[in-house]
Amino acid sequence: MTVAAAIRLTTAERLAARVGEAIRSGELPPGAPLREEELARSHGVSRHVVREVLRLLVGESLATYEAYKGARVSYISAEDVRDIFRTRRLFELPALRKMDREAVQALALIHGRYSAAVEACDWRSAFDLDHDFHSKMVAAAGSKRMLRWHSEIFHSLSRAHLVRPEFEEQGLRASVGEHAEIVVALAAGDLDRAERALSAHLDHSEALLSGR
Amino acid sequence: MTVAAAIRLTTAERLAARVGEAIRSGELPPGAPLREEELARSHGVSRHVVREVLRLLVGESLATYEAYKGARVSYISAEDVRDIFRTRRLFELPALRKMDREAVQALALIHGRYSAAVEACDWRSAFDLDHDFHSKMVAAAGSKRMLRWHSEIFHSLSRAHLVRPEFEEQGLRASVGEHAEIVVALAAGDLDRAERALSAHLDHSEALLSGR
DNA sequence: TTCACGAGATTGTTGAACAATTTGCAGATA
DNA sequence: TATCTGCAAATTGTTCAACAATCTCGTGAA
Repeated sequence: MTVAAAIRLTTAERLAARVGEAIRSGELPPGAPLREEELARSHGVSRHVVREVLRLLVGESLATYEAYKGARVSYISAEDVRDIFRTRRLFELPALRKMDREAVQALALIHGRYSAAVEACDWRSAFDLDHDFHSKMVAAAGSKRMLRWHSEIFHSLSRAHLVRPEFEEQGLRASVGEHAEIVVALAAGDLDRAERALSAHLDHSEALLSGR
Repeated sequence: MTVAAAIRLTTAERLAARVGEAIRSGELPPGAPLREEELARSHGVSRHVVREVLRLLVGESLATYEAYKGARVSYISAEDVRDIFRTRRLFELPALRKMDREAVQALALIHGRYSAAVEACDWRSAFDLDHDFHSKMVAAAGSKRMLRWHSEIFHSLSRAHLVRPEFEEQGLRASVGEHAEIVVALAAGDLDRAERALSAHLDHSEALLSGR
């Protein structure tokens, strides 16, 4: 009787995780070509494995593909940013109203750590905690698909950040206060105020990222 | 100056489309193993191509994958059905309110063809038109991501249908009247009534598909 | 300037081979 | 009987080498 399901991964899956991380972190910027031979050589695997990796990355929307032209790190346009925020509003605003006491407490905890990360200018951690903060809300809606999609588009915003790096710090700093408002309103049980605060926060973030 | 972008596809992409269609149609039922050697032989391609096909299918959520165990046609559980309808409500209900006059007319047209298909007991066309009907609504929200996801989950419901084939005809028949109510309310500009009708329609569909 | 045309780069695909892992079954064990 | 063990077969994971198909881009011709 196997106690824990062994999480075996193929080389392709492991490499896809690594390259995906490089894309998220900005090491591989939007538009960068993902050449088969190059990736194969640099990671010591065969081209076949790399081709599978590329298909996996496309499946995660981290890359785009065109026959005989290969894959590139997918690019986030201003229209994509609008699209993403439209979707985030749909996912997050109704979910906010479904958070129970326990979820709100967890949210407050995350906010504390987020605030500390920003204080320490640890932008990488701050971004991850920002993700956790908004994920916690979406999770209350109880749909694993929505949670997965929300995570996907949230991370794709980090690629938009890269296009305007000067706004990342600014946005993360401003979010501290805005997140606090949401937490306070939720803790007070004032759902309408919480919704207004979240809505304003999303408007603000979108404005920053879409370049007004 | 190229007028139309040539839509070149690789063998893997073409085969993925074929196998995907076989999955949607039920020819390959949920849970069916997708064996590399078998697919390679039966379609006259190499295993490498098949492996890419499988990654593509997983990317479309049509198959699941496990290292050293291979791919299977993905299975839709009752919980998945609930999850999907939760998401459909979120996508469709707010979108309904954003439909303009033109969109409503298009919806009415689709409904006419849907009604005819059901009358003719052409269940395949009816299912596709049912999809078009609901897609038309989601399209009004103006998000290409939402539209793509909606399409993905809608089609995955057809696999749930397969598990309870006796309900597919029943559901499609009942939908004729329910769709009509929505169209009539929209045409009359009564958004609240349209929303109630759509909500009831989704409740009804979910009940049928989740087996209650 | 614009166009055609190659040569080189890159992707698409195959086949054979072998390693790694799972699966199912036959026999051993308690 | 029940279950455990271990091995053979089936299946997936990966590499290598080769060649076909397509794109890219610079060069020379019209």
